[in-house]
This record gives sequence, structure tokens and C-alpha cells, in this order.
Amino acid sequence: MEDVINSIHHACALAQSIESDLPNLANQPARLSLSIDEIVKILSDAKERIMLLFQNDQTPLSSFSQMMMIPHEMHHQPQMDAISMQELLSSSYTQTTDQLLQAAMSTIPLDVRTLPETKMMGKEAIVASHSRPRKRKVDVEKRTRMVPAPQFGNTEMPPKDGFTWRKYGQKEILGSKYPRCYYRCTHQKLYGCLAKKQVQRLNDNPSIYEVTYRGNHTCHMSSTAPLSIPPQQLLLDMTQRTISPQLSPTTPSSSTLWLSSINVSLHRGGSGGIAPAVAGASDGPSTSRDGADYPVVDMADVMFNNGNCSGNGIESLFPSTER
DNA sequence: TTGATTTGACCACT
DNA sequence: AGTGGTCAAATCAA
Repeated sequence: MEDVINSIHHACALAQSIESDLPNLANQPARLSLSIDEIVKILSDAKERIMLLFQNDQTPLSSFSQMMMIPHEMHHQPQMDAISMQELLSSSYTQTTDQLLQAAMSTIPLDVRTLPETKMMGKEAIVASHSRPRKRKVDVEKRTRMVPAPQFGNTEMPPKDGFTWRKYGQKEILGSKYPRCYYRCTHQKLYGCLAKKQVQRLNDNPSIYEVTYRGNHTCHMSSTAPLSIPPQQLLLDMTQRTISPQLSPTTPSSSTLWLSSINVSLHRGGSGGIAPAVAGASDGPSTSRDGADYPVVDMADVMFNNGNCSGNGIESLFPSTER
């Protein structure tokens, strides 16, 4: 396991060197391509080894998390909903990639912070008995966070967050220059997943999206969900593979915010069927994804398999400072 | 053909 | 009554 982590560190160091030399490398596509290939190979190898280890045996998880200094209590979380998983990842995952992302984060506004705001709606839903019943205001937890818009590609769209969403409404909001978009989980019908989110650009900073999540994804938990291994175990595994947020106790690591805009996902099954991991355009049609995504570090996918829409994987990781 | 998006209307809530 | 959230028909796109 240790060598896997060393490999990841190595890849991160390589990526960082690319980043620092990006102005020059931009004029040397061949060299840049070679460097990228090397990183991809290292990370792909690491990924495969990780998958092998974790598929065949659970014990390496503990050693992995020990090496990554994951708090023991995290091992005992019985389960974690996907949104929480995302938040955990976006708030904590970056220990091994901070170096890689530090420079990139310099392009993200410093005043952008995640908002772990949690509210409970006070009223019970009133179930109407007329011909067109509408559900509203159930006791659904709301979680709001600020997400930077992609700096490349279609900046009109918020970054992907690792889930597939279907837009069901858009509305002009009083006092807001930008409309609020309403999304629900693509798998709502199939798996009864009630997760929803609202996306709205900030008035004073259109490059920042306020994303409000409501409800938890249950599509992962469905026994009929398109999974080949138990999703709860997978989520637990993912949890154990993250790094403690307590390692950066004061303020959120700048790179964590950056990562919140990156869909870090695991595509089980190894080489086949790599789905887009990052998209500048958010919430694309779910037809490009087979079921749910599970966030885990997969830098190679993040960097180089951002195939759809306008997002550019490598640019997502190494945005230039100019816009 | 199927699924996603758009958009006007409906309805809950304050 | 005003505002925000949701529905659903029409439209678009793969």
C-alpha cells in the first residue's frame, strides 16, 4: 500500500512541476503530452492496485487510512449519504494533492468559502388532495455551499458535483440578477431518490454559484441500483480513504474549495467505461453516465477523461490565471 | 424513440 | 398578494 501512496505523491509532484512550467509547456505540446501521459500512467497503475487491494481484502483500508491519518471514528460511521460524502471529500480529501493544487488554487477568489450551513425547514408538508398534488416544505435538510464557476469552457454552468441531476425548473428570483435553477436527481423515478439541488449565481460575483442541496441521495442504496458491489460498503470505503479535515483545523484548505468544483469520482471496473469525471458544464444529461458516481480520488480520470461538454480536465486542474 | 430541457402555469407558504 | 417551488406540456437532442 505504501508504494501506491508513493506513486500518488510522485504523480502529484509531477503535476505540480507541470503546473509551474505551464507557460513554457504550453508551447511544447509534445513534451506536455509526454508529461501528462506519465502522470496518467502512474495514477492509473495506482488506481488499479488500490482497487485490487480493496476488492480482495478489507484490511488494507485500515492501513491506508492509518497512513493517511484518518481519525479512527470515521471507520465506524455506519453509512454516509452521498452528499455528505461529497462534502467530506471536498473538505478533506486534499492532503495528498494539496501540493498539486496549491498553485491552481491561487486563481480561486480567496473570499470563496464553503458554507456548511444547515437548516431545517420548520413546517411539515401539507399533502393536497386536489387533482394536482404538490409536495412542498418537507423536513428536508438544506446544505448550502459556494462553488466557483468553471474557468474554462462553459462558465455559465456550475461545475459537476458527482451526481446526475435533471433540471425541472428555473425561476427569476426577486433581488437576484440571475435565475435560480432547480434540479432533482436523475434517478428519482427509478430509485425514488429525493435529492434535489438549487443553483444560483451570486449577484455580486457571477463566477460563484450558490448551490443548495436538499435531501439525500438514496439511489445509491437501492438494491436495484446499477452497482456490482454493495454501495454502502463502497461509500464506507470511500469515507475511509479520505483524509481528516482536522488536519487543516483553522480554515478550509483553499484547495478543498477547488476540489469541490471537481467531480472526483471512481469508476469501478477499472479501465472500461470511463465516464467524464469533470465537466465545466454542469449536470449534463445522465445518459452519459451509468448510474451514480462515487467520489473518490481518481486523478487520472479527473485530469484526462473530461470528455463531455466544455470542461477541460487538465485546465480544471491547472487553470491559467488569465481569464 | 427516449430522455433532458424549457417555460408558463399552478400552488404552497408567508 | 407576492414570492418561491413544482408540475407538466412542448420542445429539443442524442
